[in-house]
Amino acid sequence: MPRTGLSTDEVVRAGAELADEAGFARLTLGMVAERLGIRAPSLYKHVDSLADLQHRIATLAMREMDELIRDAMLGRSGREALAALARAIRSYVTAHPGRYTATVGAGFAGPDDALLAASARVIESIGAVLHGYGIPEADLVHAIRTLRCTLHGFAVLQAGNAFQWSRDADESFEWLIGFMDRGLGGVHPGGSRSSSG
Amino acid sequence: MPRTGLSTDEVVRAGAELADEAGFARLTLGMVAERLGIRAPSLYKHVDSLADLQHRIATLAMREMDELIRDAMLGRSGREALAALARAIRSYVTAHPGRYTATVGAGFAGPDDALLAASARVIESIGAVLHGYGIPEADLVHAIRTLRCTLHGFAVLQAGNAFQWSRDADESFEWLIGFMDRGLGGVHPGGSRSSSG
DNA sequence: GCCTTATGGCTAATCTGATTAGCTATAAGG
DNA sequence: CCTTATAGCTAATCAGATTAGCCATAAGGC
Repeated sequence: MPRTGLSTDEVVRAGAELADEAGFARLTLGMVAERLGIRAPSLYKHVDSLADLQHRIATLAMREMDELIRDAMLGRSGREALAALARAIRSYVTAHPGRYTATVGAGFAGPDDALLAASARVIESIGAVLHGYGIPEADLVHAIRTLRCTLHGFAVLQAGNAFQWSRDADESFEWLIGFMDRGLGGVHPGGSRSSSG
Repeated sequence: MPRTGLSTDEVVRAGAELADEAGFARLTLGMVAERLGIRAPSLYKHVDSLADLQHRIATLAMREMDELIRDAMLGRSGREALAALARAIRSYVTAHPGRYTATVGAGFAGPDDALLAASARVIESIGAVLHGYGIPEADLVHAIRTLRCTLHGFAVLQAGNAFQWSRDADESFEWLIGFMDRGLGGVHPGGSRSSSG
C-alpha cells in the first residue's frame, strides 16, 4: 500500500468539499475516505473523530469567510462597507453552503480554539462597519450583536435553501442591506427610505 | 406486556421534550423510547423513522410558536406589534431551544406538508407587522424576508447559545427591536435614534 | 360476560457508520 | 544498506436506526 502522505489539512479540505456537495448533515467519514482514496479508519491518523473533522471544517469556513470579508471591505466605510460585508457573506454561503452550515452548530472547545479566534476576526469586521455610523460607544456591543443576528439569519436560510426566493432574490438582498443601513441610523441624501431598485 | 396505548402525538411530545433537554442533535429513538417506557422498535408503530419524528417536532414547534406569536400580537400594531412578535419568538426559543433547532434544518415534504402550513402562518404574522409601517406594496416581500432573516438569525444563535451575551442580553435584544423598527422606516416622536435602555 | 381481531409492544436480527486494536510496509534519516 | 516512526490496512466492536416476525391485550360485537 503506497502511502498517500495525507495531511490533516487535505482531509479537512476534502471534508469541506463533500459537505458543500452532499450537505453537511450527510457528511460521513466513509465519504471522506473514499474521496481521498483511503479507508475510513485511516482518517484517525489525521483527525480525532468525526466531531473533530466537523469542527475543523467550521474553522476553515470561518477563516475563509474572514479573508473574503476583509478583502471586500478594504477601503470602504459606512453603507459601502456594510454592503461589501453582506455581499461577501452571501457569496461565500452560496458557494459553500456545507461549510457555512458547519459553523452553525459548532461550539468552542476552549479559549484557545482556533474557531473562536476566526470568529472573533469576523466579529471584528462587523464592528468595523459600525465606525461609519456614529453609534454611541455604549451601543456598540448591541449593534454588533444585532448585525450578527441579521447576517447570520440570512446566511443560515441561504445555506439551507430555506427560502424558495425563486424571484427577486437579488432585490430582496439589496433591500436587506438598506434595512440594516437604516437600522444602524444611516442617513443618506435624498431621504432615508427608498421604495425599490 | 400491558399496552401503553401511546399516540403519535405523545411520542412527538416526548421527543420535543428530550430535544429541549439534551439538544436536538443528540436526540435518539432510544432516548424517546426509554422516556415513554417502551422499546425503540415499538416507536415505529407511531412514527415512520427518526427523520419523521424530527420533522414532526419541527411542525409542533412551528405551531406552538405561531400560537404564541398570534396571542402576543393581538391588538397591537406598528412597533408594538414588532416588539411583541420578537419577544414571543425569543421567549419560545429560550424555553424550547431543541424544538426551535428542529425547524432549522427541516425541509418541506411537499405542498401538503403541515410544517409548510405552520410556517406560512408565522410568515403571515410577520407580514401583519408591516401593516403599521406603510411599506410600499412592491417592497412587502422584501420586508417580510428581511424581518424573517433577522428574527431567525437571533433565534438560531439563541437556540445554540452561541452568544455568551453574559451581560446586557436584554438590552441588546431591545436594541435589536429598535434596529428593526428603524430599518422598516418607523418614525417616532422625539427622534428616531435612541442610545440606551 | 365471552369471542374475535386489529394492533401496540416485544425480541431477534440486520445494516450503516463511527471508532478501536493491532499489524505492516514504506518513507526518511543515518 | 539498516533502523524506525508512522500512514494506511484489516478485523472487530459498538451505537443507533431499522426490519421481520411473534404475541398478548384492548375494544367491539355477540
